[in-house]
Amino acid sequence: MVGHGARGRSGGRPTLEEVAARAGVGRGTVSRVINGSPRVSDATRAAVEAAVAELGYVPNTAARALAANRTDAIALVVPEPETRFFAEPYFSDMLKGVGSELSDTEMQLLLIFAGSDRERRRLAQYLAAHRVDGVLLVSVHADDPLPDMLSQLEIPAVISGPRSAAESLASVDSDNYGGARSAVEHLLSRGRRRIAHITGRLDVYGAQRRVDGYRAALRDAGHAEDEQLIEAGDFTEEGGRRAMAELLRRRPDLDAVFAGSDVTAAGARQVLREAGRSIPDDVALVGYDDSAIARHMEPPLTSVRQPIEEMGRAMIDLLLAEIADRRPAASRGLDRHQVVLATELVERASS
Amino acid sequence: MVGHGARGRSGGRPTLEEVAARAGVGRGTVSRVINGSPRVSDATRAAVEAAVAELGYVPNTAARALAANRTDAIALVVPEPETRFFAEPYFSDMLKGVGSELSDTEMQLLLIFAGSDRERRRLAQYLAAHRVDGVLLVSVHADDPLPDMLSQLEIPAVISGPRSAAESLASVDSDNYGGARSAVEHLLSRGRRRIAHITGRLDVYGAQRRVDGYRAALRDAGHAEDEQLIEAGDFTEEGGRRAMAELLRRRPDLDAVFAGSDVTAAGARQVLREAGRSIPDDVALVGYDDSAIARHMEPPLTSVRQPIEEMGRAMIDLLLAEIADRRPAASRGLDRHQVVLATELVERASS
DNA sequence: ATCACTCGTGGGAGCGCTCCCACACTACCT
DNA sequence: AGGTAGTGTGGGAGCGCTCCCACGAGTGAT
Repeated sequence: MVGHGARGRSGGRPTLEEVAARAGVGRGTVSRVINGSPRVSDATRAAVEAAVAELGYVPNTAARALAANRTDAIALVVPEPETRFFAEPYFSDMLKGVGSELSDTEMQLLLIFAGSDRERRRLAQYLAAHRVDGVLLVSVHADDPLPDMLSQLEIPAVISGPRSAAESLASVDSDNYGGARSAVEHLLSRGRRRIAHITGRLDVYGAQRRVDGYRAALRDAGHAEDEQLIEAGDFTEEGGRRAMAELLRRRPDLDAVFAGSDVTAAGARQVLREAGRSIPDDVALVGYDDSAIARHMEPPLTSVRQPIEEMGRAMIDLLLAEIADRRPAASRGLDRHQVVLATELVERASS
Repeated sequence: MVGHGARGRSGGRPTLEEVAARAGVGRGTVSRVINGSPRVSDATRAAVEAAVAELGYVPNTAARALAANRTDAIALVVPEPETRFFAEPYFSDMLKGVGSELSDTEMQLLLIFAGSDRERRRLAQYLAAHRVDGVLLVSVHADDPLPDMLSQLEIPAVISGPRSAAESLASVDSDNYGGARSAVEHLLSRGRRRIAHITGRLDVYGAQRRVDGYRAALRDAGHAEDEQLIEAGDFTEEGGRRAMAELLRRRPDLDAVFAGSDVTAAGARQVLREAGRSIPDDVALVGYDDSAIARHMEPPLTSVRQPIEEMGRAMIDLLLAEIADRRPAASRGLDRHQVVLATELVERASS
């Protein structure tokens, strides 16, 4: 032990080697016990565990990462500024699911915001340095370069909300098509006949699927297609107001509106009120997301709930599987997994 | 290069050694350039930088952590369940300050929730493994064992809101004493004479300091101490209601209330209303925190603003200094830093 | 009794870096 | 001229772990 003055052996953290000496076994054996290998006799295992407890041994993560070429950490990347993250319950629910699914694992979760350009550059560095074993991507826009960067770096990744039907990354999504269908079928069952739809941003795949579901439900019920009842929105309140006004102008006789999001529905509600239409008597209103705003609206808004927490859990499952698969020379197939979870219609007074 | 089959030299990420070969220099020299040491000639530095760029070299964090015995990461530990974290703007503001101050650093920020017992045990493991160079502690209760654990592990830490006047950890706080003073002085200047105080939880040091400030302001204005005007609350709305009712019973002639928090003020307001007192005509009301609730109250609530974002920045400054100090055998003194930031009274219609 | 396994175990080599010592080489003094 | 500081540089040793090869001891078939 020459040089490296202050870093001496004395009071520092115990190493594998020291545990091995204490237990009277070899380094390899201790490593096997620590990592839960079955190839250790019960007696030896007990001796090692005792030594670990006595010495208060805790593995050195850096050394392990270096030797094993893995980090035991995954990142949840949010390509939004912090503010939006905190504002939307979506993220906190997602985080809850992710956290709970991860809690029986040794994996560490990192939360990374990449809203600004600067943050994105940092993130790129971070990923290039392979500081995480895998990445969870939420709320990604269609033209985001992030997913491709991840593919290129061969970092396992799971995306919530595929960018298209041909999403190349593993993905978890809720059943936008089915959710929209159920909303429209609900309105039909309530006797509504002229059901309008304010869409979400149509460059978001999920929003397109909702339009598809809306159309299918009407078609299957024997209604003729009526393009006049569809107006593009963008998930915002302002967009909802604009679209609602336009719909009322075109089809003043409409008796129901299925909005692409709760926020959109809030905008629509405002315009309906100003136009003197009562909800739900004159016009029934259904939203999407079942966010807090739906519960607090006046009247409370019927909405399609997505199982966000469960989606978070599913994302972790997929990601851990991908990481495990990749460890031994991966089977580079395009058989990536796409998980779709069912939605649930939450009926309230607005319909 | 025997064994370690698949891990061969071929297409993997470039190493320091390879950069050195490319640049025609030694390993040590590349390391010096990477770490910004001044002891490198300009010509050599340029050559190394070129090689780094050509090869797309990114340092291996694990190797660096192992060799240098540091992680370049710090943790923001929130001893609360996620839900509260997301509910209170306090945390998101804090996070913003922390993030901005950290962004010119190589340091990585980890967000760790330790609300449940299980999470706390994980955290203990995590800290014992020294997976971070330092810890930021927010919203710690007086009897929390976490701070002491950190001291024992000799992990640099900064706490927001000291646990007592004798806080042993470095800490950042807002000027609770001064904030309370300014609130009371404001009420005095508005001609109020019988100013009551609903305290916060008195096992929180900051709440005690607010009481001290309240007392001092009255004393300095020549008012006699009147214990009947002080009632203990607990930062909650319900506590505010209870305390307000009690105060009204004891001193129906009071003409102002300084509440320990905005939420407490909201509770007090309710009781005042029910008692037929108008705000601010009969009773002026001042809160603390300047949270969203203050802006949205009817009437808008005058409140003491704490510079939370700035506090986050200050915490990082302190922590980075502690980490830097500790690298070379630390000067184990009790000269820890305590930073106190000024508050600001935000005047609104309630006073 | 011999061979062929299997099982549990010890320990060498190596992961990619930082730290530091040693070694030129160049100035600048006496 | 010889000494004395610097300055820039190369590379050995070591961080604590995992991976894997080798080896002894036990077990059962031949």
